[in-house]
Amino acid sequence: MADDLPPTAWAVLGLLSFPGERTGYELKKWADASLRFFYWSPAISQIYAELRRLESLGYVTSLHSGAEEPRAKRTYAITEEGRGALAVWAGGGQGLGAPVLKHPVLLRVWLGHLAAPEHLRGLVTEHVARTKGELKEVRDALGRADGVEAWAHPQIALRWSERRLAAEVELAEAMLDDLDAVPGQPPGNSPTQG
Amino acid sequence: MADDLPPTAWAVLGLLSFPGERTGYELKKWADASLRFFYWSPAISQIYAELRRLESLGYVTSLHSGAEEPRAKRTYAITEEGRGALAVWAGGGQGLGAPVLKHPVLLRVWLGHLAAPEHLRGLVTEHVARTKGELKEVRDALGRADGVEAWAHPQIALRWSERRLAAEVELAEAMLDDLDAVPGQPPGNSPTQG
DNA sequence: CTCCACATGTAAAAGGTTACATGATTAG
DNA sequence: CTAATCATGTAACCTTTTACATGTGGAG
Repeated sequence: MADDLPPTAWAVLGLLSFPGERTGYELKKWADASLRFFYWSPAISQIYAELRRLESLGYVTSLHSGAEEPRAKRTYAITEEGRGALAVWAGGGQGLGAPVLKHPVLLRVWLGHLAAPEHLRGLVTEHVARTKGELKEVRDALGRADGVEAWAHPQIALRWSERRLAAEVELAEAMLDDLDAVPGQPPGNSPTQG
Repeated sequence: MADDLPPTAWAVLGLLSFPGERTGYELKKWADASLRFFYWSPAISQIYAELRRLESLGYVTSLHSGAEEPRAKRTYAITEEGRGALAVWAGGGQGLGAPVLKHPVLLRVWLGHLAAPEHLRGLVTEHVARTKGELKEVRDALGRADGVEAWAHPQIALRWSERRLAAEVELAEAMLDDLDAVPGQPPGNSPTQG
């Protein structure tokens, strides 16, 4: 049992562990709509590559709708072996690494001594707006998953993501206050609310 | 002006934009102690590689303490050109991508239908403990940066990280409750507090 | 008729990690 | 004396992205 696949492979296999069969293209959309909020969405070309690898391991099977269907596509399904391997992987995982966060906005704030204060505020404000948009996306996804028994756990992950994004907004707003309190800086365009 | 360096290169250059000169080895420790909380710490071998690239671009200079010092080491300093390029990079950044989060624990929770409920609880509990440890590390780093005027912005990034980790603990605890509420599951080993 | 979504894949390049190799200094 | 820390680097390998190439079907 090849147990040392990269997390991405398990994520793709995981996508197929829920009821139904899907194409690589569909998998990418699923990943964009939910996986990405807590574990990033691979490029479509990588999804195809992972699917081929998983198939070569016997963890998935594919069916090519060749002559029958007008539009040719390859539909993937998880095998029993794949489900077993995935369960073994899911059952392990003690001593997991810490979550990795790559936050471009924080990277710039960290280097704030090199930028104009208003510019920094602008980046953070933009980030807040974007995050609120993502919050809406998560809520939509949550709405779609609601009530479906097989999706109890994805739903928990989504609920976590929802709270996480709400926290991200609060974090950014608190940072805005910290930014305003940096000494040696003109009062700037931010009204000292109160 | 080669403006299309990967964020990692800017992060390493950024490390050198604070007062003082340092070796690649020291840079790695700095990254482990602060950068990693909001933007991951590159492998030491990659730091050396980035330093060589930055030097070839004229963004940093190095001094090899050859025959003089007993222990040979190469000390890096940012150049004016490097500082300029970094400032340009820091001054841009509108339309930044969303932060990328890779959360191994969430990935397993998402696949919770394949694992034993107690196992899931164990992973999350372990994650809470680890996060609390990181919280302590951030507070230590914050203590070291405290009062140093040149570090106002790194301090803001650290403060953000502190709040973020505190939020992470709360998020995980809320998820534990969600996990207990999954239907079709034995009451388990978690006492229904109340 | 044109644009967008569907659908799949290849190839090159970049990014990044791990393992390996080496050696001095310091703390216990 | 021994282990850990300091210190640097190479090479192989894997992961992942980007750009490219191709073609169908439906909506406006």
